[in-house]
Amino acid sequence: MTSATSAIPAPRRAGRPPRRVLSKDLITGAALDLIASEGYEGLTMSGLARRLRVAPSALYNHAESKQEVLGWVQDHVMTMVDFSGFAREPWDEAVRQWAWSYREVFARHAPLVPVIAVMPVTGAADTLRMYEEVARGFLDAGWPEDRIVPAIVALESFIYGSALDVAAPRDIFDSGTLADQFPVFTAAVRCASAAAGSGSAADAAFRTGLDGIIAGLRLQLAAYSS
Amino acid sequence: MTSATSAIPAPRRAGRPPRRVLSKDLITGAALDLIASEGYEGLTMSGLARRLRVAPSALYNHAESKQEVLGWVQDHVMTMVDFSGFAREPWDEAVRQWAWSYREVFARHAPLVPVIAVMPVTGAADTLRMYEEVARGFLDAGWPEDRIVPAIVALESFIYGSALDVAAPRDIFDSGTLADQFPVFTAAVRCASAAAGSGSAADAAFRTGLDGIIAGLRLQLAAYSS
DNA sequence: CCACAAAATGAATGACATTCATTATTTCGC
DNA sequence: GCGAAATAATGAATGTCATTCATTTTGTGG
Repeated sequence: MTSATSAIPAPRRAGRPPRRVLSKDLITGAALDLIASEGYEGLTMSGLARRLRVAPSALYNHAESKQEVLGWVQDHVMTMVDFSGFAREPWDEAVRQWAWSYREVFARHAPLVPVIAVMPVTGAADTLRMYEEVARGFLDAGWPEDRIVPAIVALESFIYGSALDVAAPRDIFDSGTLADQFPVFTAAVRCASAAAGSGSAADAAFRTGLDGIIAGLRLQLAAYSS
Repeated sequence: MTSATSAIPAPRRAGRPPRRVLSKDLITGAALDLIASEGYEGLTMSGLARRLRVAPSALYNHAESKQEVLGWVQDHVMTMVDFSGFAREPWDEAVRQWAWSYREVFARHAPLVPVIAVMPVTGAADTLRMYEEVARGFLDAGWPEDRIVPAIVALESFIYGSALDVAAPRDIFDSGTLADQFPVFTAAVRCASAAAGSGSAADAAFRTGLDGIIAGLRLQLAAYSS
């Protein structure tokens, strides 16, 4: 520790385990780097270990499994979601801003979506921080306490589904050779692509659905308030 | 071949390929059986081959990849979705029935959800059949042609997200040891669980969101009609 | 009847995640 | 400070997959 910068890099023969190379934060950071540069297909335990200059097996002293690493990544990705609107806007406008941000973040992390669905938030502090603020926004707006979670879950379900939709290929609705057997749908698809123009079709659908859900929630809130 | 039932189980040395054991339909059927009995973790190319009394490599004469097999499964699963309401109900009621059925089917096939998002419908005849009927229902109800696909996509996004939600563990929102740091959310979760009572929390959220989207779509349709 | 395409075979291959015995380093009780 | 015990790294398996390939067999069309 004292003569740390010595020239000779320790001539160890068999295993050479210097200590404290890894930690939850380092692994999470490396995983995010790896995902940024190689995508989720590139996120392998070997690749992660290589980036950390460490043997793959070393990771298992800190994480139970790859799933757990994914959980850490997910919790960190959550911090990129902007929920600041709940501190200053009316609840419906705050929901709109939050939802667009949420979807944008997870569209860039679509492979996490099925993971989130299965993974409990227990221990995911950043994720809970977001939920706390959103729930507070609803409560302050006069929502009945027992309707808050269903509303959040409904919004999240829509957001996750929409994030997957963003990741879909452009021509997902191309009916190919069967087009003439399904004329109404084929025409509607062509028509929608034309109408979408510059903005993406996924954005149009998201706006449609989000405006709908918020309008519906507004009606519910009014009904409860009376 | 002649003395087939001989005691000695055929002392053939190399390969013995009788013809025409496989086909797309047989493979799809076996895959569905396998999923029904073992779940999606049990759906491996080896397991599929075993069930078909065939070598794993034989499957690759009929399917490009496991992904393609999943595509066949998905198309078949779509046939379980009930969209008959569009032939007899007003569009909004038809949408409600369709959405509940759609979600129920894919909740039982949650691992297909991320697959669908990425897979073009090209060649999936049964899937296209459904879309055709839904699009026709919207058109007959007076929807503008260019708004139909965004509406369908918005509904599907919500349905897929909700299907994932059904597959989530019950205690997904358990904040664990961090509960006291997030009092508002923790209270809301407890409150919602109590209110859900017998019916599942996922059902409550789905109802909330679906009613909202439909209400919102109704408003949009009214706006376009005027 | 024969050549050829289609279809099945078993034996690789190569990616993975994960486990394990071993070894080196800290840390902590004394 | 000293030694035991916990901690963390190592390389070498293991086992499970999907997928490929050369080979062989079987129908079929000319």
